[in-house]
Amino acid sequence: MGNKAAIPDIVIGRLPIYLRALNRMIQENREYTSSHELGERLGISSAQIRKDLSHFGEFGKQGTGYNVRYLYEQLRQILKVDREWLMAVVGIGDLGRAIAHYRGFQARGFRVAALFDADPAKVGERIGELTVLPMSQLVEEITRQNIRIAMIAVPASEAQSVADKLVEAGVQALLNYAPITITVPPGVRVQYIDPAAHLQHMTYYLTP
Amino acid sequence: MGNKAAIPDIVIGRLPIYLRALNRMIQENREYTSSHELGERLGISSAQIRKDLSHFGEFGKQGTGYNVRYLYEQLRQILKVDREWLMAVVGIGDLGRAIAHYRGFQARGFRVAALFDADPAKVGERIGELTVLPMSQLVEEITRQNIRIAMIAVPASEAQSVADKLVEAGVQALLNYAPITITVPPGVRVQYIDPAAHLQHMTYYLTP
DNA sequence: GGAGAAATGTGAATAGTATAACAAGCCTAG
DNA sequence: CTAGGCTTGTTATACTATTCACATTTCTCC
Repeated sequence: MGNKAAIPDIVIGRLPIYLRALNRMIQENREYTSSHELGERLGISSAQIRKDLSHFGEFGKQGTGYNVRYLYEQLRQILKVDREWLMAVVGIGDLGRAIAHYRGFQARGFRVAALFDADPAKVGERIGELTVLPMSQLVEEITRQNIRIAMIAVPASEAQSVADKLVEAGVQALLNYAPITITVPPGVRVQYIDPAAHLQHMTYYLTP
Repeated sequence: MGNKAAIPDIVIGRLPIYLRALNRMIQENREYTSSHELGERLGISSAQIRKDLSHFGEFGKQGTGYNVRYLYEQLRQILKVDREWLMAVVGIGDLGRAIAHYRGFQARGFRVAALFDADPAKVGERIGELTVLPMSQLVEEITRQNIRIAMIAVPASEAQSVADKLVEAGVQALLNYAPITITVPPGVRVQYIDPAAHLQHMTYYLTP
């Protein structure tokens, strides 16, 4: 219980899904829920939900289930999103712009705090509260704001060198939208978003 | 070998990653590669790559490795992306627009062929070659073009009803960008893209 | 106040995945 | 032609994850 090193990464990966569902239940003014109901909504077995949660403590009550608000707050603490993380976005194309405009980060613990692009034509452009900065200011600005998370939205050919620069600046978590696997030093985490890969995963199952 | 029902879904999920890497190697004019080299690039053990591929046949040669172009074509066939799939996008906000503009789908087997939005102010807008259509035309247009894949880029509150409508129209694969788990009938596949969930997965490991 | 229904947390059992290790095949170099 | 070095496909092993099943607790209702 609470021994962090022992908790499987796959379990951590499900917590945000639980958080999402709990957030929804709060909006619906549901006060209590059960592992069964949660599982039903998420397509996950109730046993798995109970076991996942049991890694972190005892959050429920027999016969009653889980207090939605309480479990929500506990999971926010566990995932460390009971605070606001600043993020940088590198690459201000259509995708980078969509990310910069996205209103959904705030409620989930994140805020876009810096924008970078290599194209001089984009540097200086204002997006919301922010101004697009040149790559030459990346290390300085990320250090200044103590930004530890970055999103990479540049072409695949640029992704590795951008990642290197971000790591040099002290970024410890990368969300990579470029369709390429990047290499980072130990201690830096990477997650990938590749829509085409998801689509290809599904076409396998489609009948021709 | 080739007994489709027996191949684990997790293996299918890795094939697009292999495809991505092979595509890159083709661009680099590499003629041969090995499971070791591929694994190195992808952070996957060579044994796993060999085992994954062995589900589908024997694509390599001992002592030599894999012919990059050949393996690439084989995987494209297996994933059924050796053709072009038409896709619909529902929800033409910043994200939907970015998806509609994205140039990367074409090379990986997909083309955006229809755009829909519930907002009358957006209906009629032209994006590239396409015109945004009203939701009332969704079923008709998807049927007409025989579209079988859709991307959902609407707010979470609308995602389930949009999914229902898409399924009614005959769509069999959904890529859901809304941060909510949706329910679909058996035979319909769903994949999720939730950047905030990925970020929350990583913040767990960041030191406060 | 007690019976019955509902739900948790968890150890045991099952199922699924990944790694290790090696025989067999292929290529190169001399 | 042969020795030596690589690399595959695969079997055996180890590891990880999920589900089952139940003792225990809580709540509701009469």
